[in-house]
Amino acid sequence: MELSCKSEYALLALIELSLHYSKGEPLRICQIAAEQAIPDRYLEQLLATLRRAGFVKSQRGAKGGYLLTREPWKITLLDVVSCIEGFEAKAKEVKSPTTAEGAAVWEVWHEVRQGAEAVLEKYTLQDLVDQRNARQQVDLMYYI
Amino acid sequence: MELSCKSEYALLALIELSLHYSKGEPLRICQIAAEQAIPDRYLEQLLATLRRAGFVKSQRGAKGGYLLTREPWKITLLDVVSCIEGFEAKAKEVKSPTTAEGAAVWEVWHEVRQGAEAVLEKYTLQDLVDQRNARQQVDLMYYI
DNA sequence: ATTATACTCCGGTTCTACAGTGGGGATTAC
DNA sequence: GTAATCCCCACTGTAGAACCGGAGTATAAT
Repeated sequence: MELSCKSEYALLALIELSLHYSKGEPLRICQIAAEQAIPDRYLEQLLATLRRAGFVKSQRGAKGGYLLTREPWKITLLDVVSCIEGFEAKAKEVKSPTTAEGAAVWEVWHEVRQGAEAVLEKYTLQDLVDQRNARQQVDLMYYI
Repeated sequence: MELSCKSEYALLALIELSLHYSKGEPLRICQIAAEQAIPDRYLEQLLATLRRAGFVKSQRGAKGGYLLTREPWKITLLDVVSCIEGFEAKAKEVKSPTTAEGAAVWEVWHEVRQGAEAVLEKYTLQDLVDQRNARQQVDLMYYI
């Protein structure tokens, strides 16, 4: 379970799309990239992955861009992260330990992974949006 | 928090040392490497790191090898992993999020990390040794 | 139909870290 | 002294992350 910059970019983009979800209008890559300070050509690759996985759909041509295919509260962070970090995560898990010591270590590794997945599964995109709004509320209070 | 092959090798080596801890005799790199199927020249580097961090001490010359400096139940897996995965983990954490969305993601990342650390802190080398022994017991029962 | 927009696919580059290898030197037991 | 063993430095190979560019193509606005 990697928590790389890649996953973070993907999540930020999806949060941005969640914020515009109710409008129903597509959001351009360059808009998302500018808002979240992500290199746009890199974000393009990530959105392509997310599109192939069915999280977003694209609308080509003028006034085009990306849209969420599901409601923000129906996409968990685990969905996104495991999509971005690749399906070969399974292959890594299959490597069977050769020694009794290896098996003991493997069990702990597995527990750590399960814990991480449990946390990521607990939150949806909507939760992050709400958290963001709450944070901005706090910032506003400080401003006053 | 990486759970790479590197950390696994280091843990396996320390478990091996824990098994011989009561004997008080040093264990050679090549013995550990052979037992756990680890490339010996690579293990040497990891043990050097563990030595500099104070988990093991070395005895040079003929009949030399490595010894644990503390009792196996006084070393948690978190101690080992955070030593091996490097101190620059802190540097990665310091990267402050620039947007409200980034802060929301960062909080989740932090929670995942805390969860992983909690699991790793829960177990000591002795726990893994006990787990190994229990597993071998089961294997023995199947054998009979 | 034209045109601008913007996605799609192809490739390449740079950088970093991991994983593993090798040589020469230092230290200690015997 | 000799053999055994650790110590240090440097090196290669591979993989992945992050990023950049360009040519092509689909779509919608006009």
